[in-house]
Amino acid sequence: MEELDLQLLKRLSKGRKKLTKRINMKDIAKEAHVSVATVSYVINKRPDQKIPMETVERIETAIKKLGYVPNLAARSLVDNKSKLIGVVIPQTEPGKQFMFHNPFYGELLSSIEYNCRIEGYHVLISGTDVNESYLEIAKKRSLDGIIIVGMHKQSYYNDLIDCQIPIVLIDSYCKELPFKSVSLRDREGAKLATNYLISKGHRKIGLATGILTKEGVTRERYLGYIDALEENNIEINEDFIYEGTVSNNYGQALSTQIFKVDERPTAIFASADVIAIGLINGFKKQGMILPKDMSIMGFDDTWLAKTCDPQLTTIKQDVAKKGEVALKLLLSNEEESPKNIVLEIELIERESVYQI
Amino acid sequence: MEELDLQLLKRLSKGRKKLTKRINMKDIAKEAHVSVATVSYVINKRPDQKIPMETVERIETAIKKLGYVPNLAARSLVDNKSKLIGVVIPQTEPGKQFMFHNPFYGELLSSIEYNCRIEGYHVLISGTDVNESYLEIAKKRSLDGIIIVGMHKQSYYNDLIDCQIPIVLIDSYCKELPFKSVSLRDREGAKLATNYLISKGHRKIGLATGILTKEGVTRERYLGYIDALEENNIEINEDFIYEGTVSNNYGQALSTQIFKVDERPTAIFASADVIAIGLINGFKKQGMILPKDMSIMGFDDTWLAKTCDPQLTTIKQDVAKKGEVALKLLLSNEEESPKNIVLEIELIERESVYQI
DNA sequence: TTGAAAGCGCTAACAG
DNA sequence: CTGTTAGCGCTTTCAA
Repeated sequence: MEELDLQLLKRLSKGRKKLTKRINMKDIAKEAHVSVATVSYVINKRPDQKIPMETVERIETAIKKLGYVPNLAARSLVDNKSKLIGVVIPQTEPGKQFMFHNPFYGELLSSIEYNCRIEGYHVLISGTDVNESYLEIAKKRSLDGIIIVGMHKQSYYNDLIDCQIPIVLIDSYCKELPFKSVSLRDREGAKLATNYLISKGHRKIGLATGILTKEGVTRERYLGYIDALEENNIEINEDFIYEGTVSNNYGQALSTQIFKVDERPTAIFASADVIAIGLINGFKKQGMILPKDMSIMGFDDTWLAKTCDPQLTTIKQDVAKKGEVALKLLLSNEEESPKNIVLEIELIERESVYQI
Repeated sequence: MEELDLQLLKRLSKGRKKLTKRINMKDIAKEAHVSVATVSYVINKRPDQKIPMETVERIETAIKKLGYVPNLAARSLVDNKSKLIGVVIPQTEPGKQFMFHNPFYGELLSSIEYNCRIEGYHVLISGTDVNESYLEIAKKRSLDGIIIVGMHKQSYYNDLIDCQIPIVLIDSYCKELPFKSVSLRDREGAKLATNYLISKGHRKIGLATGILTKEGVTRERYLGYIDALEENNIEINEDFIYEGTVSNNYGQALSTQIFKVDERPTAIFASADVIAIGLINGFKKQGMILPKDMSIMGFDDTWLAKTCDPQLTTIKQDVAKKGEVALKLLLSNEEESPKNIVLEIELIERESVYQI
């Protein structure tokens, strides 16, 4: 009693806002006439503690009655876990906004969040700040795991390398990095696409791609494109390789640029649907008839692919699965799980490729 | 010393994983030969505590040397703040994935995250689980604020109503709810769009919209559409009001449906760009020539609007600003800030409307 | 100017 | 089966 009064007094003296006191385990314990330990046991459903039904019910009633919700910060302080998964999404530039122009990221994030929720985790999304390493965020928040999407500067990973937090990379091909990863048969996908164009009679095949960073997906797709050409003894024409940003804008801009030159490809494989869409609309704006005047292929099979006319023939990846697998990998035991998982791709035939 | 040994022993006995001990304030204090209180003062740059430069430097050196990062969970336990903002994004259905098919949400989320980061907050995104009220998440995580995007079931808000956490609603018109909100001149925007179509000679104007929930944006836009027709003495034709989902798919499906009937509008105002895009591509697939055979307008001016052919004439909203303002409102003092902020819209004229 | 110590809410070892 | 209690890392009085 003595103690209670003291506490109450303190709260009151702290100002009005503290009046709505947070219900804690102690309150539940008092209400249910048990100790905090017992409450804790019940809440965490510890199988090793044999608590009689009667007590459990009393406690559960008290919890419901008082509207008690455990404080994760306190729990985190004890076991150093947070039930928080950090997700890093590429940005237009460090310190700026996300690259959500590509629907791929939204879908992926959605899948990660969904699967986290099922597993009882929450998702912390944060872009990369200019003056803060992600390690700092990870430590501050005691993140239980990190999923990093896309490629980042080498320095970005450095800090993270010998921190104890499980990390899974999505769409990164940096073999040196000691992280688990989830990726795609990107190279095969690109090869598949290019071969498809070749099978349709095309010989002058362009590649429209994002910046070819050393270990990114774009490079893999580039390599697949090269593979296909080489295997078919088609000479690689550097002029047909267009490197820009992964955006609709770039596709549009590129189309006008290509339209101007005399010697142009008859087909273009874009390493992302967004680029492909830009290309299609751009070419049409120049008055070209698609796919007759220009065949286009994409990669990803986001919902955009069905959005254009002609509908896009593209390489499909299972984005939802990518997120799901990444989380599984993240939460699985070091030992038992493979280091890298590579997902399959599939060619989706629609209308954007013309048979020569 | 005694104490130290004891601690160390404990750590060791707890197994290998604890070997990489977390550096805490105590360690810094020891390293810098000061007390933990002093370290705390320095870290928090408390102006009321006069700490000599020399001490400050010693502490800062120690922090750098040991790579110390404060533990937010511990801090949170003390002051009951988390530096965490919860963001609720609409889902396809409760317990499922986000509605990221509409680029609007991605852009909005991106803006919120960006502004949070600038203000020193992190973003917790979570969908609405079926068996958990958001209040539970909010309490568990001691969220400092919540931004709720879109409309949700009334019951969803109920729990939240008398919790102390600041809440800002984006795109909700529920006046009864005691929350601050950020919205748009949606009704005026829709009216503007419809009037524009009228000014181009259209009289048979359709409306393609998402479900008309009682207090959602879609309803406002519907009302604006009605306003314009009424003011121009154009009879409202219920057959021209198409209610479906806010998606490209719905637009496509709708187009074939409209194509089949004899009596059809000459122009359609879609209450979201995504729908409009679906419509455009759908109609073209039927062989219609746009905009001659059918004029289309959208709403939002997402990047999709420039993606189609003809490019979409639409109502533009400033999504980045919406996120920014929502956060400002959330973090501002109860008293000093207005309850609702309504942002302006603007008509962007492109190519999708035909002058009759 | 600095330090000791209480306490935030929870877990778990240990004692009963 | 249940209770006592020592921390987890930090902030903040209060005292020196």
